Amino acid sequence: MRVREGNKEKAIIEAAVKVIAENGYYGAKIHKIAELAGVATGSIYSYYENKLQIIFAIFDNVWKELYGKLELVEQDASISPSQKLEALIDLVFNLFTENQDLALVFAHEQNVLIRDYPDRFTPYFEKFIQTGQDIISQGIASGVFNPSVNVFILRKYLMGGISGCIQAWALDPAGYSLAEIRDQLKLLAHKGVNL
Amino acid sequence: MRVREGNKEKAIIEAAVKVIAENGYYGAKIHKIAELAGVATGSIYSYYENKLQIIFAIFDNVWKELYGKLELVEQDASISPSQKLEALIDLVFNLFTENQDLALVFAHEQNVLIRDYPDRFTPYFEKFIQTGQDIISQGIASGVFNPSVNVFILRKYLMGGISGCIQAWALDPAGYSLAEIRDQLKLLAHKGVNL
DNA sequence: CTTAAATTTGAATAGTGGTTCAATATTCAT
DNA sequence: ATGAATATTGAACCACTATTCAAATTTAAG
Repeated sequence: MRVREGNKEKAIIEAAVKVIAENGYYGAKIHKIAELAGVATGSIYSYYENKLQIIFAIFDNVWKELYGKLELVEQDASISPSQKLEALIDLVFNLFTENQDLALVFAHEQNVLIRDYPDRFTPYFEKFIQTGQDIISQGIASGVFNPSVNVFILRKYLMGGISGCIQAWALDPAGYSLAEIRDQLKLLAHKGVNL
Repeated sequence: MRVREGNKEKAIIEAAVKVIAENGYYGAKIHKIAELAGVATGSIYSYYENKLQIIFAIFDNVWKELYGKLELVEQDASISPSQKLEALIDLVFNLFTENQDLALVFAHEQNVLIRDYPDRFTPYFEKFIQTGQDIISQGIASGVFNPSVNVFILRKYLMGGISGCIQAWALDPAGYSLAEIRDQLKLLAHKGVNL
């Protein structure tokens, strides 16, 4: 019997990230993804049920990886809450620095996907966010963070802010250094704009 | 000769906001917008060139209004930079509190539209953002805000954070009070999470 | 009342692109 | 070498929907 040549599943995902980053989900045509992945149009459907499952798979990969890493940080008692918060920011930044197209897909498509398919979106995202919330709660309990901060609102604010910065960077990577954005984010998250 | 009955232009915009909020731009079908606006499908096209112009008109209205109001605040020398920053947050919140559907359209569609049609998006948004940036610069100049804050990054961060919170609220308005979100945002923008 | 100009209608059109599937190709076990 | 099982192909299909336009309607002026 015939055996699958190479890792087409991965090739399709990678091509999809590129094409979706460039054209958005609706602008990303299956035949274009297939072309870039080096497979026939029909082959896509022997690896993924339909177009939607492709982008679900993309986000599943992303948040599975990020959640796994954050989990390790969160459980490490030798790291302070402040450092854990910074580590969270670092994790997201490191991933998206490595893959600019992925950053664009994240910034542009995730919210819409969650709106349209709240129950089918990867559960790892919610887990990641929940772990972030736990980190903030620890910081409040240990007297480092301001107890009047609402952790639920903070998590939306922080994720929104990160997303806004990553998007701006991905659209114009030469505009300003990613290292600076990262430092600024840490500053703003910790101390806000005040002196 | 025949005369136009009622304000169909406005009815179409309002219907479009509702339908797009519920289904997203691509999920919003013209015939559905027409139905809700109480006009025939074809009538849409005697008021707007095509579907895209409808959503452009929505954002043009939004940012024209917000920019006009922020401009007044910015030019008022009797208001401190801190108060101006809070006024900016208030302006955005007031508008979206009044119109939850608009909040959803803003949170879900704006970024994608800017990506796809950067040159055709309403110029009032950029003006609004620029004015916000000016307010921060004033705060730094007058020694209230931290001079190591990069205003360009801050504006992306703040808008992203606002967007993230508004979206969360619009998706589940009963979840938590808008007044609390607003206060939290001011706290986080000013002082961050630290005590 | 009649006519002309403009608006409104909604069925028909046309283009698009996700998905299917019959044909072909490849691999492995015997 | 042969055949069975599986993978791959890509042209054709078909559902969907933005847009068009000829006909119907409405209003105002003469």
